[in-house]
Amino acid sequence: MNFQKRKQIILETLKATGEVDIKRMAAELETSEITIRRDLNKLAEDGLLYRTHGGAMQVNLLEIPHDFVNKAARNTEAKDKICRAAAAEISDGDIVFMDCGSTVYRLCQFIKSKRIKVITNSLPVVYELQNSLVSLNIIGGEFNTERQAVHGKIANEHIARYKATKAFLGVDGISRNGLFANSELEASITEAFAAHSARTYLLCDESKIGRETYLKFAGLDAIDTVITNSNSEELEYFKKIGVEVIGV
Amino acid sequence: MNFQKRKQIILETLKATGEVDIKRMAAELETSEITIRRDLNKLAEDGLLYRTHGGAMQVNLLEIPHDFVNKAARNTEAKDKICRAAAAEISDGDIVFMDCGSTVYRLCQFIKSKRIKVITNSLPVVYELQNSLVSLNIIGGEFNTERQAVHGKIANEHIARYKATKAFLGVDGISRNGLFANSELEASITEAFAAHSARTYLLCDESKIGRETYLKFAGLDAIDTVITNSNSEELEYFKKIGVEVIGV
DNA sequence: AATAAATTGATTGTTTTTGATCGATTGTGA
DNA sequence: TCACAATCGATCAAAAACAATCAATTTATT
Repeated sequence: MNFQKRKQIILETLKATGEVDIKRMAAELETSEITIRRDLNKLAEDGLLYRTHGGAMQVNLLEIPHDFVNKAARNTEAKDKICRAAAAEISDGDIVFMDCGSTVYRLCQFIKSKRIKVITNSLPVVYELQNSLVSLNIIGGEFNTERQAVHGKIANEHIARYKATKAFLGVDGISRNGLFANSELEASITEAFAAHSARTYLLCDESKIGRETYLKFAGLDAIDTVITNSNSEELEYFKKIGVEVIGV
Repeated sequence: MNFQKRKQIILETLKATGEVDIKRMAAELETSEITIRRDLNKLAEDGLLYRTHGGAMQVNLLEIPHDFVNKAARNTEAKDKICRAAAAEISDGDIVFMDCGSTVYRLCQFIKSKRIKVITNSLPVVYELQNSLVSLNIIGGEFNTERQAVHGKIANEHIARYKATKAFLGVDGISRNGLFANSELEASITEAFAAHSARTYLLCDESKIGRETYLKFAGLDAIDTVITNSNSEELEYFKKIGVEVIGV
């Protein structure tokens, strides 16, 4: 067993499991730990993996900042239920808009094996889907670090070039009076997504229902379906005016 | 048993098992180890196999998809020198195009404290610069995982909307006959960058100078400056026809 | 047949790879 | 915070593989 052969196996293991343990690898390859250690160091020098104590990890070029992950990790149970229901709406061949909300982000994990095109302004979405069957299209324009997303005039124009079958969007608030956002940039891009999609789904956990915040940017007619874990009476009104409501 | 016959058997074994062991092969062919060693060296020179200690392996088994990580980690010392020189050309207020080459990527670390706008189709560049003073603009379009970058018609059109003061580009080869690329997508986006920038810099390590590969997509007049660690005599010709050459 | 050229194998010393030891460093849990 | 254990890097030694050289053999050429 030479270095090249070991290198091959190590990188395969890394790709499959995301990490490598020196002890285990030494046993598996029937060699000493120090040999594996040396191998890992060499591979780390070439930037092929990231060395840890006792092993190695995959390198990730696109790391998502902690605060985004944290926000996305809040209220995960409700969000995951919502996203599972949303994923059920997506079938192979769909062209899907996904915006930069934290709920929409969690939808990624449920659609990796679908043969669809995703058009998004969110870098975390790109990151999550980059090694999946999904083909990706990034919306261009000015990048906002805090939101980890692209916004602005050029981005809106980019969206207008495409026509999606479905759009999955988040908002900061929704009430019988319409859709609300915390910034003009997000409002206008959400509007653009909705305008260029055959069907528009709003993913919102209970905290968003009935909430009116900062800027009202669209009426309820901009959306076709609300997917939510809430059972607020506001939802009855939505149904009455023709908005589909999927409860989870 | 002559060389031709052995060569045939060696290559067959290689194809069947993916690797060849000198000891075993010597025994099997009833010849000495040094003969096999010599055979393998010859075959390796012709690129038919990859030589290891004690044997050989199939080339394509070791060829890990040209991914970005791999390229970026290669020849870093030369690249860093080139990039330091390139960074010296950038001043506050510049609007800078950066393409998705691995050399250009390494420029990031040297420009984090500059107050400039960077427009790029490379996600690793975005990641590197996202927590810096640099303001970022992402070029939109279809995302290619292997290159970690955006390419295509929409991307080219996006570039055409902007006008940069400087463009920092990589190529797969440059000779007195012009610029060469390994794919049409990269060629056309490089062309677009050059066309919409007041000044175009080519960052290339010595391996690229004099190399003519696959597709010629532009003449030398497309670029203003070459920054390189090479001292090839080809550079003299570049100077003669008015291309600035910065050696490092 | 005589000569030249290429191939092969043996010998030599050198380089590479590997594994063991030991003190230093790092991480973990009380 | 301390101490224990795991992991680490440096150094050394042994084994394997190596390149270089030269002689023997085969093959090709005149």
